[in-house]
This record gives sequence, C-alpha cells and structure tokens, in this order.
Amino acid sequence: MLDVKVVRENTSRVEESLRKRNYGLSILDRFLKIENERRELLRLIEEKRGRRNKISEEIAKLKKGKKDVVLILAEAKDISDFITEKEERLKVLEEEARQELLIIPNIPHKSVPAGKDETENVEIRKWSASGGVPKEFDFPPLNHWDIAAMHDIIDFDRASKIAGARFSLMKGMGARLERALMNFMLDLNTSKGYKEILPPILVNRESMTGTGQLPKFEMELFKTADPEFYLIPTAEVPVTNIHRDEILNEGDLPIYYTAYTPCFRREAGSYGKDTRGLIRQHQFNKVEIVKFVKPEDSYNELEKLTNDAEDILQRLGLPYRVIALCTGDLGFSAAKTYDLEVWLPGQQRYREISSCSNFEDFQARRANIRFKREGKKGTEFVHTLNGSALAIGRTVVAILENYQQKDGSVVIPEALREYMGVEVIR
RNA sequence: GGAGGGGUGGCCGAGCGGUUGAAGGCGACGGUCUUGAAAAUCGUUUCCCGAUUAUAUCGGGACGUGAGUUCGAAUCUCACCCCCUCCGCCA
Repeated sequence: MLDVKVVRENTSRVEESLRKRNYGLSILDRFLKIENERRELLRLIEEKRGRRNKISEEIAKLKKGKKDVVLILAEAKDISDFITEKEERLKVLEEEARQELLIIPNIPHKSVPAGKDETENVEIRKWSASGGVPKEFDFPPLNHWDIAAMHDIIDFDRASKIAGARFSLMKGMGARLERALMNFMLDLNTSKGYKEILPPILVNRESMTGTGQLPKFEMELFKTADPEFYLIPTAEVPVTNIHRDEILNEGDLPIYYTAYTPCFRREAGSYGKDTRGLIRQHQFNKVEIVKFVKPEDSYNELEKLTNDAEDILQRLGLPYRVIALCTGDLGFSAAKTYDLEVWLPGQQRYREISSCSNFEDFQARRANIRFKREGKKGTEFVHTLNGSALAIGRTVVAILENYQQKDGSVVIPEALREYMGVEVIR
C-alpha cells in the first residue's frame, strides 16, 4: 500500500510508476476522487464532533449544578443526528478509498531498469563452476522427467490419479533428494544468522492482504471452504505477518528468518505452460528468507539476501545468472527484484529458481509493521524483503539435469552427500 | 462438539454512563543524591488522522472487532473474533 500522502501530494510519481508498469491511470483517478470527498467530509464531521464534545461537557456541568438542560439537550440531539447521518457516508467512502489504494502497485526503485515485459529484463551476472558459461555435455542431455523415469523417483501418473494434473509423487531417492535439499538449505541459512521458522501454511484473509496477495490476486490462491482459510503460495505470507500490527524496537532490527513450507498455487491462466515435469506444480516445496530492516539498510540487505541465495547454487555447483526485473515485469508489491535463473541442460535455457525482492514499506504499511527509533518520537514503517533460498522442486530438476551422466546415472553434488547418504543415483 | 471464565497502555492490574487517554504497580528514560553503583526521591513515558505562526499548540479518533442504546460509552445491549479452564473426540 502506498502512503496516501504521497499519492495525494506527489501524484505525478504514482502516474509515472503506473505507466512504467503498463497499468492504466484509471485506478489513480478513481482513488483521488473518492479520497478528496472523504477528506472534505471528514473535516466537516470532525468540526461537528468537536462541537458535540463541548456541549456534552456543558450538560455534565449543568447537571452537576442542578440546572435545567432541556434547551441544550435539543441542540445536542440535532448535532448528534447530523453526525450519525454523515458518518454513514464517511464509512462508505473510507472503505472505497481503501479498496482502491489496495490495488495500486508499489513504486519501482529508481535503479530498476525501464522495460515493457520480461524480454527487457537485464542480466547482472552469470556464474558457473567452470567460470560463467555452463559446460557443454558430450552427449545429448535428457529432460529431468526422462531421468526421473529411468530411476522411478518421480511418479507423475500416479500423482495425477491421487490428486490431479500439476502434482507430483516423489519416491525413493527422489523423496530423499527433496528432503536433503530442504535440510541443506535450512542448515546453511541458519548458519548465517537466519532464525528457522515453521509457520502455518493455512492463513487468514488479513495475512494475505498484508503481504499483497489479496485483494487483487484471489484467482491465484487455493482456499478452504468452511472454515475459510487460504493456502499459502509462499512462506513470505505467514513469516512476514509474524510481526503484523507490531511496533518493534530499533534494537530488534534487522530480523532475519528462514522457513521451509510447502507452497500452493492455482496457476490459473498458465494452462499450456510447462505441463510436463516438475517446473510448474500446484504444490511445491520452498525454503524462504524474510527480512525486516531499517529503511536506510534495505537496498544493501537486498544485495546480501541475493548473495545468500546465490551461495546455495554455488555450493551445489549449479550454473545460474542473476536478472534484474524491469519495470514492466516487476511484481505488484515489489520495489525491486532480482531473479536467480538456473541453467537447465534438458531445456537448454535458464529457468527461475529464486526471486529476491525489496518491498520497501509497501507490505509494512499494509500489515502495519513499525519500529521506534531510540530517543526519537513516533514510529516508522520497517522495510521488508524476501527471497527464495531456494525453490526445492526446481533445484531437484536442476540437479538431475546438470549432474546426469552418459549412462543415465546422476551424481550427487559434493555438498549434498552427507544429507543423501549416497554419491550417485543409479 | 458441550459447559464455564476472560480480552484495558511495553508488562501486571484498577476502572458508580459525564475533565478517565485511562488510578496504582513494574519496567524504561531523565534529574537530585553518591567516588561509582545500589537504595531513596522528584519528574517523564501510547498510537493514528487533520490544522497550523509546525520537534510547540489546537481539533478529532482509538480500552479485541463491528453494530446498537444515549446529549455523552472502557463502563449498558447484541453479534463476531481470539485466549484460558473442564468434559468429549482425536494425530
């Protein structure tokens, strides 16, 4: 959520933001129209309420002095009725203004490259164990689903019997690899000072609104019927909401969390995409990092967060590149985002495996997460950040495809062997 | 699922429908005292919105949430949410 003051007093900045993101300007116009009426009405009501308070005090005094109050009581009643009537309208306006404000996206940071869509994202750097470019295979590399089938470690057919399309059933070494990665990532993150969290994966509407999934992206979420809960699409939701409606001390910051959770996504509107394999699932596992920091630190923290996610790929020896999302591809709540894309030999292309974002105070304002500076009056909103470290299913894909051998066996990356108990899947 | 109890400031805990934004205590911060500390003692200590001659002042709002009664609600009524205890059920 943007600061109402910024929207009102710095409207051109918001206009520019919407243009760069390929949004229409109509939401802004609608908001301003409602907001202006709301402010005007509020001023009137506050004036009348002030008058009513004065009169009520007067009545109390008169009654104490055993004086007659019939006349003044009539005036009080009139003002009170007037206020009640106007307040009804004010409530409607407040709700409408809030609804409009909640669907206005965050303003991109000035360092975010301008661009219309994902084709204009900017590559920042590339890494591989052999220095930059991924190594060539001396045989035609297979897709991960073919490799998985050879070892019977992922069963897509039975998964669709049990649940449906876009679900997977991990078996034997496949299940073990998934578990090994989860432990490896959590151990590495916690060793760097991230506190491990195991949060609820069903959350309420307020939490989804706090991080920005609602009200705009209801279609992308799974939801239970009775009682009503939303299934989290990322651990970002429960973990960021840990501090919803709290005022933190300056000394508490920064706060670093890491959490493993399953994630659930409807994937509505992506019917044709990635129908085979593990890339796009309704349910997948992910280890997430979430930070709460002081505003002046957040961009430095974004670089560190991204580096921490990269570190996992490097330790696993997986080639990747870092992409800065352009304004047209930037997510709704984010002010700046780096995507990490891992190289998949089976597809001969890079695929997203992590997304690291600074939300500045956008989520903090929605979720009302503030902090108090030592020796200063008042409160400020914290800045929140998060990033995948990493998406586990896609890491499985990357390991199977990058570590496949000519005979179909898969070598386990050095760093993972203590978790896997074997050196090769054959 | 059944029965009962409760939600007040950073925490504990008062609060006959009318100077109660809220007693008292703890904590925290500042002063006095002290070589220093402790003790003692005095003082300060919630947040949001708006106006403005703008670290001051003024107005409005907030005692789980929402509605109602009333000139006036932390205080009365209703609904909902959350927490606790007992019984039942359950991994």
